[in-house]
Amino acid sequence: MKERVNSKDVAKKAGVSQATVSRVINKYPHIRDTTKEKVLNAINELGFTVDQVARSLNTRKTSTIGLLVGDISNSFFAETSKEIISIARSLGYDVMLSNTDHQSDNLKTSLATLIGKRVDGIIVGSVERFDEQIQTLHDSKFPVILYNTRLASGNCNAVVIDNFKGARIATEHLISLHHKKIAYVTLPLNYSTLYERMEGYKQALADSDIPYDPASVYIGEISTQAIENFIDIIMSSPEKCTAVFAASDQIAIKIMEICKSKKIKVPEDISIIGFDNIDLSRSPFIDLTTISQQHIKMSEIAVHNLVNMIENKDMEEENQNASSVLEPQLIIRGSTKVLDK
Amino acid sequence: MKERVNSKDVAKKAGVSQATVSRVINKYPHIRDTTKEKVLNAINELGFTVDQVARSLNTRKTSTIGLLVGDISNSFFAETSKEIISIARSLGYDVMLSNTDHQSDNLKTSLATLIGKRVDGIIVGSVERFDEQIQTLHDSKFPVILYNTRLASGNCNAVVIDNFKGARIATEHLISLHHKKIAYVTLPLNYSTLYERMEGYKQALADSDIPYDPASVYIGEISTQAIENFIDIIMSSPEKCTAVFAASDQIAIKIMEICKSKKIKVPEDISIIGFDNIDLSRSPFIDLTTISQQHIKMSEIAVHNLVNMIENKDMEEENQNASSVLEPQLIIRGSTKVLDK
DNA sequence: CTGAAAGCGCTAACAC
DNA sequence: GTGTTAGCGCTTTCAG
Repeated sequence: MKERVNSKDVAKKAGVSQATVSRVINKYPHIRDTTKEKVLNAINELGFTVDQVARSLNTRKTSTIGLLVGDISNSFFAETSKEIISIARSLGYDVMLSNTDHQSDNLKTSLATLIGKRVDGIIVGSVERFDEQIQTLHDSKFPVILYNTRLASGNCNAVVIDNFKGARIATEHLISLHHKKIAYVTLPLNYSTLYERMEGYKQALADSDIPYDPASVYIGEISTQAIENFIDIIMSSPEKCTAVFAASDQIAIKIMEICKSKKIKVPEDISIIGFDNIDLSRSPFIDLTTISQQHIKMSEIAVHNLVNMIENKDMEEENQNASSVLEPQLIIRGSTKVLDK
Repeated sequence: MKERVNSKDVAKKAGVSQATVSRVINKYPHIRDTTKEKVLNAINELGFTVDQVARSLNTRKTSTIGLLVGDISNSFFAETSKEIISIARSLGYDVMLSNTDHQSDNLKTSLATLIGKRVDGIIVGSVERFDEQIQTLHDSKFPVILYNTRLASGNCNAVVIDNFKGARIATEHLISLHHKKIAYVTLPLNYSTLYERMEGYKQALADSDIPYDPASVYIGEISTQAIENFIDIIMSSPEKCTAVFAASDQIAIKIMEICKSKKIKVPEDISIIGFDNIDLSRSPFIDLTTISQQHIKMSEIAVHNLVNMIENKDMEEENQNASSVLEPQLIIRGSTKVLDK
């Protein structure tokens, strides 16, 4: 069985040295046209393709970046990954994708295998606020960039929106519609994103002199059962909630589903606002008021900055600061309305 | 600046040869415990990790597989990719993901870079029926497996459901509910999947002596405008359609959205059935009757079969037949109902 | 049980 | 312009 053809075979066939073949492949400027042609012909006839593994070994470059997301089946990550892959490709990089299932252990092993495979850089879409592995990686000058979340220390490049502000805007939107009892539903605050949104919610309440009521806040895993219970409570308390702010569109939609099953009308009985502006929230069946993360732009910047870091690795320290903070945007749709008394 | 530490450094530090370090790393059985320990210590102290690129160069194995999908932001691919990545990882493989945007050109270049990077095998989620590139690849004995679609020639391993049967079941379901004018909406039939579904639809009609009416069939790109027009036509013709079979859940949902905007009630005014059973179709806001592709199982089988092909490459030809056909399943939800006359 | 040496397929000085 | 020669960091005979 014939094995793969390599540049040596090409060289022999073309009657030149292996180095010349290499030069042709890499489009070196000064090669006589006739020899270049000989080589190109040999390449075609033999069906030669460069072995990137071998090339990577001495160029110390794989032209591959690692992408770590919490859950690729979550629309937010699916949409951003698509963009990241597409931009990376346009810049000459392939993407190795890992799904961490939001488990710190998986992050660790994924990171290890990506580093082992010598990816040129890594983009991370979900890290817990106090994660040390990413911090260490960044400290070792390895090109990493976070998007969506960031580290509490702030010591790692990240592309995020101003989550604090976004949550404030969301809450203020409800307040401007005369809502006063506003519930908040969030996953645990391990991610900076969620932590900051929580703070923004509190701040907005404080700014309007609305007392913060722990009973109106759910922090935990988002199971149907748990949310049903929570909704029951906030809707039956003496001073019942008239609006809910959900820390993500996914959560908001879950809440809408539960409201539907309980015959609670949105927005008539309760206003709901989400966060992320995933594609689905625009659907007429959902029509969710939300805060846009500008997630497409976010992915775009993340890749560009990462590639920049990779390709200018030797540049000065300060240039390595590739963080950006995008502005959140309120997207008003049909799930929120003025509270009529 | 200190460069990366390699196995030579470890060898020196441990006072052994590089070969021994390699043996330890690869868990060779016969090594004296004391030397093994020395090596392990050196590895830890130096923070050594294997350079997989160098390893791949002489083992001819990258432990990486390529995954090509049409559109990762499409739930079907997002959900299957998640499963594929997870199973691949459990079998020791990383995944390089490419998004083809359903463009044959992108498939071509993606294929080329994946091959160049020496992935051990490739999983393809969307190929056109008559694609030659995949055929060529398969003929060259490179491990490839298709899922979701297959080649018209049938000469490449594929894991699919019986799409013909699925479409027949879907159509028969509507017929069993006394619908007679049943529209069909599909993307162009370049994919085997869509081609076969179309055939199944026709067959079901024929089996019930319902004439096939081209005017009730839309084949083309799914734009809001186009579908709106189509709906207008089928709902206003003298003998108007009372049911629609959509070639995918995504299309079905699009139709539902348009119906909503036109105040056409589902399922009262029109029954709608989809195909795929993506997560969203289960949502109470959608509640779509559909055909399950068993896409999770499909992904699982695809990875297992591919890995099998990779790891038993030298086995007999016949064993390379790793195709499977899964059974479609009708999932009845709220978007279809008996036609009341 | 362990070491020496060759080599995977390519690129990168350094000659000429 | 082009060939020669070393490696990149690892694994793998082949000795001993």
